[in-house]
Amino acid sequence: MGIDRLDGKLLELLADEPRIGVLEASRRLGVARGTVQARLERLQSQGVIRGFGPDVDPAAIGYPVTAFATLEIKQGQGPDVRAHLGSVPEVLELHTTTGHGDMLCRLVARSNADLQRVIDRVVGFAGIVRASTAIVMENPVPLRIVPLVRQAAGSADAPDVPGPPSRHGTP
Amino acid sequence: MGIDRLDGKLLELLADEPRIGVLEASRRLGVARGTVQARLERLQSQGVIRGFGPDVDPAAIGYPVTAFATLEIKQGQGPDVRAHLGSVPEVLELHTTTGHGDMLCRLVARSNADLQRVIDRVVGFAGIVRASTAIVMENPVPLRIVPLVRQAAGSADAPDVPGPPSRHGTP
DNA sequence: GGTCTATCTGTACAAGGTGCCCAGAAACTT
DNA sequence: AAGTTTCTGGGCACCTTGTACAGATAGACC
Repeated sequence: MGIDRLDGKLLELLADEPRIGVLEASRRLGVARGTVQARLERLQSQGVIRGFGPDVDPAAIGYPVTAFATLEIKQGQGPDVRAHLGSVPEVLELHTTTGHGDMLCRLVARSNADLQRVIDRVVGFAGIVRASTAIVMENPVPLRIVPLVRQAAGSADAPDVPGPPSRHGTP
Repeated sequence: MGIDRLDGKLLELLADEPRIGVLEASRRLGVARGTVQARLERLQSQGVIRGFGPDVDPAAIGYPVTAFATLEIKQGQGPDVRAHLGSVPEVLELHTTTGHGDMLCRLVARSNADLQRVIDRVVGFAGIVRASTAIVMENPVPLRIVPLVRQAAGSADAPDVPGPPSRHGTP
């Protein structure tokens, strides 16, 4: 388990230019195409890369308002609340947590006024005792993974890039 | 602005099977290849599709613990705090918000013990007055966009799919 | 030191996809 | 009714992918 430096560079490269193919990636990394192909397959089968889904901006499809809601729920209502929230399209993500609340969810809405409607729909459910909402104003650090990948690849089992560009079948 | 039904279906298709190409997508959607190509370009230039970055699972690279931290910061320290948090790889995302706290960030760590180290690093900064952390236990609804896309495409300006499979150059 | 195993390299080939172009038809707007 | 936008279907040159193989290399083991 874990990723080495080549894996890290490959992930960085894909994060920077997701549309490049295996061949182009191998050229950039200075390794053989087969190597990149094998690494990619391994990363996907290990679950490191979950997929290459399109990164859709909610703001661009009419939902410019984002908010986080902390929910407190009635004992034993967990499963019901989850199902309820799962059925609301504006709930982009839901976590159960320790701490003051019991759940934390990310919401989007068409406007501040519309956010009221979304919140009403979210909390308008028997199992939910209380909710407190924080509206997002700015997003100084958008969801990112590269710095973490770099840290993960640079430490631990990172036996360095496979082969320091040595040449093989050379006379 | 906005997306129509074909855009919606295209986004759904890409979310389901991100590795399919333009040609295959056009076959699935029953439209011409050029149409899919044009739609994709438009969606990207409009910012609806930000990219196709690899979806990396932090847990799979050694960071199985996720937490959300609400931060309260000293007046006027905003920019400094942002820069500080931006330099911490374990900070995956940062928002400034209304409400009780001033900022909300998503953290990951190698373990619960390691989370303490991360939090110390995050809050060990002059501008931060107080922090409260919620550790994520479960993630019943992982970050998703399809339901929202479906809603956005199904309403408003959705003049229906371009052409009800009519045939053209047919005798 | 010698051997084994896992991995990488370089190469080849067939199959198929991509980017780009075009003229004509269809649908929506004015 | 005319004009504009968009979709269709076709073609072409070029490139990438998937797959396979033998030989080279590095690290682990005996």
